Amino acid sequence: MTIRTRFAPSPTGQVHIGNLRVAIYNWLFARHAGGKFLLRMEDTDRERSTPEAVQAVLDAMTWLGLEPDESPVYQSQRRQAHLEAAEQLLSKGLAYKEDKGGTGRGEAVLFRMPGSAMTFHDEIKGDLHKQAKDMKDFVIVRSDGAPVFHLANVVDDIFMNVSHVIRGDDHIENTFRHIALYQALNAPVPKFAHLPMIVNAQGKPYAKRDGDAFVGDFREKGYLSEALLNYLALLGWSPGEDREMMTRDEMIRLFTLDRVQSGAAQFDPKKFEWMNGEHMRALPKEVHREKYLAAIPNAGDDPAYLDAVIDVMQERVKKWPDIPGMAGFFFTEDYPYDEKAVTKRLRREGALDLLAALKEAYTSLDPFNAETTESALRELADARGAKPADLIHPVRIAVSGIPHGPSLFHMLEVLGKARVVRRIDRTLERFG
RNA sequence: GUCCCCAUCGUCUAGAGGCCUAGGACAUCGGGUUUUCAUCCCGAAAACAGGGGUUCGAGUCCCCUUGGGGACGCCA
Repeated sequence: MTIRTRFAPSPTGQVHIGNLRVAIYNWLFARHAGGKFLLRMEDTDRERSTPEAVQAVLDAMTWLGLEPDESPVYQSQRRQAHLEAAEQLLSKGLAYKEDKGGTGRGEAVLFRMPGSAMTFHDEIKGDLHKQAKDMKDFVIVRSDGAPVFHLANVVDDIFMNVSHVIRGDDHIENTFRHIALYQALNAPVPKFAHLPMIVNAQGKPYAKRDGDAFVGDFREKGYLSEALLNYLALLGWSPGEDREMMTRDEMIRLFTLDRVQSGAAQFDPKKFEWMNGEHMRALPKEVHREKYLAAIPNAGDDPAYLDAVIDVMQERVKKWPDIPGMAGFFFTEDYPYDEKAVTKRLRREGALDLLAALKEAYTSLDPFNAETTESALRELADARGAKPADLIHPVRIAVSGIPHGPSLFHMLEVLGKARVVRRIDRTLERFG
C-alpha cells in the first residue's frame, strides 16, 4: 500500500503551532515511509478563508520546508463531488432529508449511522470503541445546499487516496462518523492516528492569549525554522536513546507513530530558546555571515574582520535579532553606552585614571593580542596596586558599551589596537 | 449531564514485568572557568497521582478513585 498523508488546515489567517505540529507529524510519517505528503485547504468558510489566509498556510509550509508532493487541493472547488456523494447516499437510502429540529429553514441531508457499535484501531491511542446509542445521525448537507465538514473531509480524503489520517485528538469522536461514511461510500477506510494537543501552563489548549501561538510569531522573532521543527517534533514524540538535537533527515529516519506520546504536552519557551541557540551554533559560518551583512550596514567592509567577529560571537547569539545588540559595537564607533554599566564601572573612584594608564600601555603594545593585552593589563593593575577587575570591567564598557560579551581579551584582539586605543580615548573624553 | 481520551521530576521525556538504587534534556540551585554573562564545564535537588488486584516479582498488565482534557452545531 502506498502511504499518503495529508495536512488539511482551514485557513484562518495564521497557522497555529498545534496545527503546525500536526503537519510536521504527517510530513515525517510520509517521508519516513517513502510515501507522499499532501496538502488540502479546507477553505469552505468563505468569511475567513481569504487569499491572504491561504497564502499564510503556504508561507508557513515553505518556511518550515514541509513541501507537499502534489499540488494542494482546495476543498471549496470540490463542492460538486461532495454533493454527488450525498446524492449517492440518498439514493441508497443511507441518508435522508429532514428539517432537523423543525427550524423552518428547509430540509437538510442527514447521514444515517449504522446503528451498531463500532471499534477502530488508532495508531497512537489503541483500540477505541463507541456504542450505537452514543452515535446520532448527523447533517452532511445543510438546508442551504452547502456540504458539511464531515462529508467534505471524507470525500476529499477518498479522492486524494489518503492512507493515514493523522490529526488532533479532538477529532476522535468524529472518526466514528467518518468511518461510517467511508463504508457507506464503499471506500477503503484509512488508518487513523490521533495526536494529543499542545497545552499551556494551565493545561488548557495553547491559545493566542498564551503568546507565540502562531508560526509567524516565531519567524518574526528571528527563530530558526529548523529549531521550531525539531522542538515541535519532540513535543509528543521521542526517538529514544536520549536523542534531542536532530536534523530533519535524522527525524525522518527515526520517526514512527508508535513512539508518539498519548498525553497532552506543554510548550516550554525556555527549552525552545535553548534549542534554537544550539541550532544557531551548529549553523555554517556562511549563514551567520549573511545575517550580519543584512543586520549591520557596514559589516561587509572588512571580510576578515567580520569572520573574526563571528568566531567569538557565534556560540553566544541565540537568535538573529540578537546580532545588532550583541555585536553591533564591533562595527561602529557610535555604539551606545549602557547607563547602569557606566555608573557602576566608569564612575567609580579612580576608574578613569586606570583606564588612561591602560591606554598608554596599549598604545605601545606590540604585538596586540589576547595574551599580550591580558599580561599588560595585569602588570599595570599590579603596579598601581589595583585588582585586575578594576581595569577589566572599565575596558569592556569603554570599548563595547555593554557589560557582557565574549571573553574580554579575545574581544580586544578582534577589535585590534587602533580601535581599542581610540575607543578608550573617546570614553575618557566623554566621561572624564 | 452523556460519551470519549489522558496521567513518570516544575517542563519535555526514556522506560514493552526483573537490566530501575527510575535515565536524559530544559529550567532551578551549588561549584569551577571566564576576574563580564546572556558563554562553557562539573555537581546537586527533583517524579512513577491514590487504592485495590494479577504475578515469585509492577513505573510497566487489569479494575476503581481522583485529577486534567476533549466531543456532544445545518462550525471546521
